[in-house]
Amino acid sequence: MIKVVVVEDDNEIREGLRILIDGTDGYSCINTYSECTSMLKNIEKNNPDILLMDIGLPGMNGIEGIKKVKVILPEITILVLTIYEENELVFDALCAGASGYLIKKTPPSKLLEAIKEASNGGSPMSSHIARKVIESFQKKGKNLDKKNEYVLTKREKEILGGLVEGNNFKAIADSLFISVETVRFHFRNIYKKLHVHSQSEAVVKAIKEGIV
Amino acid sequence: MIKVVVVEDDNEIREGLRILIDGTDGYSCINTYSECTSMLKNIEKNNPDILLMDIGLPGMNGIEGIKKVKVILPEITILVLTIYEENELVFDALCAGASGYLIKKTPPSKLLEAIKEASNGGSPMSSHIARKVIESFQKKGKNLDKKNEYVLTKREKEILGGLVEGNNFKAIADSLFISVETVRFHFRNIYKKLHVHSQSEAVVKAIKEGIV
DNA sequence: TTACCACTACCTAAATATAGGTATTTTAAT
DNA sequence: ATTAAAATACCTATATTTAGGTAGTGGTAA
Repeated sequence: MIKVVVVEDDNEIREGLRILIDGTDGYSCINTYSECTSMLKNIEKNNPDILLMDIGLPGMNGIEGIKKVKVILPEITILVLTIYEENELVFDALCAGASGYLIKKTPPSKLLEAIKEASNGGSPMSSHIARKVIESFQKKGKNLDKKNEYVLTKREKEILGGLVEGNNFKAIADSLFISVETVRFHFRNIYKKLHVHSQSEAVVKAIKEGIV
Repeated sequence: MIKVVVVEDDNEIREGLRILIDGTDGYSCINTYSECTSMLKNIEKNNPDILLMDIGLPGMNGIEGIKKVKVILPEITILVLTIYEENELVFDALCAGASGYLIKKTPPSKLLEAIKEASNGGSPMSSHIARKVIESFQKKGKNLDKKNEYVLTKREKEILGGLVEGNNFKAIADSLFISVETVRFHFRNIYKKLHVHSQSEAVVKAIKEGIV
């Protein structure tokens, strides 16, 4: 028995899904919600195998909802419900923790099949989304998607890079053939721009935000 | 017209593919090879849209072949040919630069469809492989595979974790309800174990080696 | 029970980083 | 050609980190 919870704001679609799921052997629709907040309150109690989740929700959007559900139930399998498959949001949803997605206009039999696939450890998705995921995956660690809001100058990036490589101020100065005082000056500006106050914080930010 | 090149050591399968592709309107099989080396010599001249590539090849294996082809023609779309879809190698192939894969026993019509999908920017693959790709993608940067050779104690990991979160010694001490002196003592031991001599180095190592 | 390890803590001393002000030169853009 | 931004550099002062020695306590394994 695959236990499902649905979050979908359109009453017709939501009820349709509930009837489809509950009316099929081997599937059970534990509960349905029209928005995220009440779902988040009950999700632990409901404890479904699969969470079907619309992206375009009023109030908290689906992406945020996915992240929060994952905090409560890290092992849950989330499938995104979407109208158009070529949606950038679908990709964001996968980043946020979804395992696949369903097109709303999918015929019921295929829909149930996709839920079963997901519950067996699969990730139903179109080949176009799969390609985007793969590309992002192949570039992993390069953070090409995240725009650098930190506008460090070329020199500042070099200097920060030196720190990430394990050098102290003197070593950075020597490697760039400048005075330690200059390095210190640059770090003052780097710290201001990154809103940090120590080497450690700067290094963490540099690595996690992909600045270097 | 979709131009295809095939690399497959089994004569029967290779010829079958050639006949199928050449015998279908809109598809053209530029050339076929039974191993990688000769394909690599000619791939630039052949310049296909799609490269169908077996993984289990004699001599240079498919993964290596994919990497080398990508160096020569970075924009080429590579589809992996495999017998069993639940193969770890398929996943490696995707990492190496393949965009999708085909099961050898797939019926001809589906096979041609998959090639067209790939040539249109899609990534044909089973939902099980898609899941693995997604999971790896979601974990990017976490280096869960790399085993910790650094034998920090539980407390030392906590303390190092505090540093990675941007705290200084005093803040770490306060959050763990211990003296700053104790924190300093732990850091001395942590630095010794990690063979580093500063916060920055420790943070870099902690993040890159996945210690925290 | 002895020996070892992890964790706690204090001491001293030296090295390094943080924070501020200021000024000159170089580079890039209007 | 003028301006603005970036890079260079020195100053003072304070805060923090690094490095060493030493020692008591609690738990655990030989």
